Amino acid sequence: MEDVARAAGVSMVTVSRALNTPDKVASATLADVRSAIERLRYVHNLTAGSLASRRSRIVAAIVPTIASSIFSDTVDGLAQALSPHRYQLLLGQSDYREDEEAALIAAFLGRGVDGLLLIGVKHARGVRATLQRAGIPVVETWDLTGRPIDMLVGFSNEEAGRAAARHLIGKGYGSLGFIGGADDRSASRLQGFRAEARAQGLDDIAVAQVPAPSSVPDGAAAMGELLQGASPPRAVFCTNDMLAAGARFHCQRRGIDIPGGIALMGFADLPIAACMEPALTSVQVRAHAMGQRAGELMIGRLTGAPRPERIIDLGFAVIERKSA
Amino acid sequence: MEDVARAAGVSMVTVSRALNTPDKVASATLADVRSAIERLRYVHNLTAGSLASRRSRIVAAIVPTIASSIFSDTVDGLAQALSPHRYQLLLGQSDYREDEEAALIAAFLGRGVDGLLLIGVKHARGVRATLQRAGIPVVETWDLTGRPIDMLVGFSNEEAGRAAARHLIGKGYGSLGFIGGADDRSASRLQGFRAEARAQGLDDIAVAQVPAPSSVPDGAAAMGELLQGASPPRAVFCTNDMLAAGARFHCQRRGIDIPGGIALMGFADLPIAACMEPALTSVQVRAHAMGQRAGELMIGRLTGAPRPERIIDLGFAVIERKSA
DNA sequence: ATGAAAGCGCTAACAG
DNA sequence: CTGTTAGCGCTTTCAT
Repeated sequence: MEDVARAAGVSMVTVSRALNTPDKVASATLADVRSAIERLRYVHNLTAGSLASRRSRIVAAIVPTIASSIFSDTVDGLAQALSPHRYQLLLGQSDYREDEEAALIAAFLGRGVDGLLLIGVKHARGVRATLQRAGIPVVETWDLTGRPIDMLVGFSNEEAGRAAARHLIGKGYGSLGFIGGADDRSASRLQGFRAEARAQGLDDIAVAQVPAPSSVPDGAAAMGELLQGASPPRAVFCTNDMLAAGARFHCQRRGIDIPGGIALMGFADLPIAACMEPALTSVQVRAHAMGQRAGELMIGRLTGAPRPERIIDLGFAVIERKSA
Repeated sequence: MEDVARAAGVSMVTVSRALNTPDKVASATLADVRSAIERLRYVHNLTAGSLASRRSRIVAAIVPTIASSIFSDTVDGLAQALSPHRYQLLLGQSDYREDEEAALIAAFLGRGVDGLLLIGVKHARGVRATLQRAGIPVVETWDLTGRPIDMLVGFSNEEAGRAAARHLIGKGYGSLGFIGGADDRSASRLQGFRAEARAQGLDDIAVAQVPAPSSVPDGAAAMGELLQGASPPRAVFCTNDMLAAGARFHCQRRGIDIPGGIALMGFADLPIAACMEPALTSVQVRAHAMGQRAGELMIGRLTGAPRPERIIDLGFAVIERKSA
């Protein structure tokens, strides 16, 4: 930077300003500096900048799994909200483990990340205090709680489960099944699903567990399991659309009509849902918007915007199609 | 860190060593330092460390799209290879645009990333020189070239396209269609597909373009397009399995049997392929392994391992199933 | 609009 | 195995 300053006939501070706050530099000076930068192929060292300014311009996101399409939409939304503000994205994968998440949080705080997006509202003990002490904007997503660490953009998984049960029962299906993972949010959906079924007089829910992260073949296997049970359910709620696709293929192989033989309902409303044959009834959640709003909340906080909301419930919607 | 040092009765360097190279510290000292760290809730500032050591312990990956399952497996593999070495992952999205990719590269270099993973081998002009000047390990993936920027872990898209055509023609399908995106690698597959078809006397390939990033519904729409053509193809190669799933659903809606009416072939061999009904013939590529090997190459270079290979061709395999 | 001085918090190199 | 010294490259005040 000193070389650039010399070449442009200004001081280092001016070069710094040309880089960070160009509007505070006279346009002639700015042009000189830029040409010097280009000529010398100067690379602005953001690490040194971060150290001096105590702002890293990095936001971190920790997801249970990178490879699942479920969360990548949220990360995508976050990246989109961030990039116009020249923030970059540090990504971590917790493998659905709270201790891994906590370790990543510690590492990211050491990096001085300016903000953090988390999936879910359940974390290792100590995490809440650590993050509050850190004082950076934290946004939890993909679930709801009255007591977020800091901010939250999500929806109620339990209510979504209830709504699914309500829909299926409303359609007249008299016995219900559930295919879902072991993670926290799936568990909440199951809880709501079960509660609503019970409230409407259906006590026995057939449940097939799948591993997390889950995939299409897991859905097929789980459906096979449910069909082998003593009394196969008349309608099955899958905790994500990929599982539902697997279940659907399994039924097709077994010659079971959907929804005639078994009704099927998915979750997340991925692009495949509307496209399946028969089209899949699903619970739409706003994965991309969650990331985007989370990013906006962080930016708002970082730029000192006045009192942003703390909790945003983006809700969900049952999208009825042919399959249930 | 000074506080920690004082509390532990040692100097700052020793604290630094306890953090970075614990085996070079006496175990009693180590215990003292660790307890002081815990007691004071000290957070190790990695930004300052990066500045002083000129190693960021950050590796960056730039993908065309975060939300697509195609590349997230590769990113996953990379993250897995990196995490035991305490490297973190900075992720950027180029939106399939070379200029965006170049901008991200510049920003990441400013961050002092220790390594870089790129998708594809075609980049904006200047990128090659910039990266070579930077001197960090760079791994290109998902394609092949004799002249990588630095290192490469991939496979030949053109040969994969050829192999797909060879398979379909070998199965006796006398007219071919192609559903694929506009990105560089899809274009290579189309080129190979077309070249092989031509070599075997099939001149007219029906091509339906889909946008990038593509999704299941795009596959359905593209299949609709092909079916409306003057002479619909007897077999269709889709440049990824999600497109093939969409195409398959479209056929189902139209009452077209697969492979009886139209044969279908996918690409990538995602979990859905084996699970579809009928099971989808696909070209298997090693998405996860590409990321993992890329990470290993970088780590190898960064730890001064002796002469790692520069080009790794992971190949591909036609997986024959029912659909073609 | 521009500059001078004073660090940001840590680690490399060397010495012991 | 541990400590001393000297920066890493930038941005913040506070002046002018």
